[in-house]
Amino acid sequence: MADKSSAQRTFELLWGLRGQPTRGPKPSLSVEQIVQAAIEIADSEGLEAVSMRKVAERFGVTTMSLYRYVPSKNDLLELMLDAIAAPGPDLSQMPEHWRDALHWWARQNMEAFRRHPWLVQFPFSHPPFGPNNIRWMEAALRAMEGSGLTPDDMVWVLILLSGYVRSEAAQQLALVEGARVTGVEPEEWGRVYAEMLRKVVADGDHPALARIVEAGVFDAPVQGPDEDFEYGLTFLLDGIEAMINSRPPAGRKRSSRP
Amino acid sequence: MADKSSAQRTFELLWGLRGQPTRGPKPSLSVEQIVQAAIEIADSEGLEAVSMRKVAERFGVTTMSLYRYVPSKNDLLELMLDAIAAPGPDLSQMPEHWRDALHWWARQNMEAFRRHPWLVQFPFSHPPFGPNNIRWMEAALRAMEGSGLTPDDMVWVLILLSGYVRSEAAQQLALVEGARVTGVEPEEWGRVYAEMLRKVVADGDHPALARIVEAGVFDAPVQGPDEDFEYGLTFLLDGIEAMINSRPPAGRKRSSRP
DNA sequence: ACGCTCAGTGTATGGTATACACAGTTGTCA
DNA sequence: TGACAACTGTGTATACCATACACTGAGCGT
Repeated sequence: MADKSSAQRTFELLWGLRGQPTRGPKPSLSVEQIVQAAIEIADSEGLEAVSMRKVAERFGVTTMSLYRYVPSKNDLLELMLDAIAAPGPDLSQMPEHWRDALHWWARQNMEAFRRHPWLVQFPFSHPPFGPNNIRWMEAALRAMEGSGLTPDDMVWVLILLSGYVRSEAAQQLALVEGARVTGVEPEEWGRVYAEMLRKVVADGDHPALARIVEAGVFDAPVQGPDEDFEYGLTFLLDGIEAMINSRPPAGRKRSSRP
Repeated sequence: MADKSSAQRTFELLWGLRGQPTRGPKPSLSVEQIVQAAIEIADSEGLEAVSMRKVAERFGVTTMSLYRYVPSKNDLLELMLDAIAAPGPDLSQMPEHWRDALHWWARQNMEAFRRHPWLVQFPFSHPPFGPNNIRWMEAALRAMEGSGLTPDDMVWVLILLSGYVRSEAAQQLALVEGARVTGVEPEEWGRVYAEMLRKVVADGDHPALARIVEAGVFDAPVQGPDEDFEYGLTFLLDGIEAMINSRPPAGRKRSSRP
């Protein structure tokens, strides 16, 4: 995405609005295949390992041939992002009450990050564009329909929760990555970091940090990642509930503008 | 950062533990200069525009000469991350009460993202390593010292707030970026996105989203970015306060482990 | 003054995206 | 049926990227 037209092009690509040709040789590949291959590479080797060459190699085809299917690598990334959101949430599984529904939604969301760790690396540069991601958006909004939240606050909550899930995922992944980089088991990484901090606080200039380190916070995880995630999620949902209860009918005031 | 030794190397580089040589020609550059130049490039052209070549060009020097100062581009990035955190928070400015202090801390944090938008792009892969970032960490922990939070929860709150600030910054930047990509003024971008969604919801498959779009949520921002940031921050601090009040002495239980 | 250490250069390798010209295939229309 | 236009995939070229390695020459410690 670099120029004005590319956003529109990407949008059309995501919604399958690009008419397929009739004349000419039959394509040997398909956009879906290519996107799937790219996702597999990202899953196993990370997002930065996804290159047009590597994808093309999977099909025994030259790099340039991919450009017959996908206008640019950036568009491929956008397609990947929407593909892993397919087919969208199963609304029949979504609980009735807004709180349970949001809880369910956030957990499903987190699952995507677990399945595709490269998501935390993904350079999000705009709100949901593709059909599948928009279905997820729809689900979250539908979850909040009986909650008493204003439309403005619904969107705000959606963004808050999305952000939380991503942060939590990033943090969990940083743990794994930190361990990998130091050549240590993930459970040991905390100890390694604690050891570094112990050296740092030895000079006495970081008394608060020293107390934390001495309390052993970094040496062992408080809980597993799942419990951590749930803990924070409950915290946020409590806040949202309090928000709803404290101001029965009114939400935030919209700033002027008719 | 790819192998075991690199984490240690980076750590030493950050803390200036690499002894300077005495013999040989005088260096014409310094690590500080190089890092500063890289930051300037990132500030004006984005993080991905930072290349060893571009940095070297600023000094009229070959690309490879930089490697006399910095072991790898990755280390340069780490140095940049710590450099923009310099000189650390001014603790004399930090309010007394934990809530005000955390508020102050988060706002300062947000300022860093505003000054250096590439921060949201930064591939964080571990907790704070460098002296300046650790000073910020110390400040946040010190802020919470009289709050009644357990050490575990202090760290948890720190991570929660950091995540929130980053999310908010990312969202604000996505707005600017989305506008740039569609070739439109930032204030208009909401309208452009709303227009896209209007096309999407026309099929009737997204009733909840349709209602939100019709409510005009995307057409005009509810508030400016500052108010939005404060709104969320207050929400989180309220939650933390509630957390403290609801369980006076005890925090989360640590999971077994002696 | 010798020699070692180090700064900066030049070159090379292997990677990236993608622009462009081309060859060969195939559906459609005259 | 034949011609053509549209289309697929290839090959080549450009312009980047990080970084390994061998080298020249500078300057301090002995």
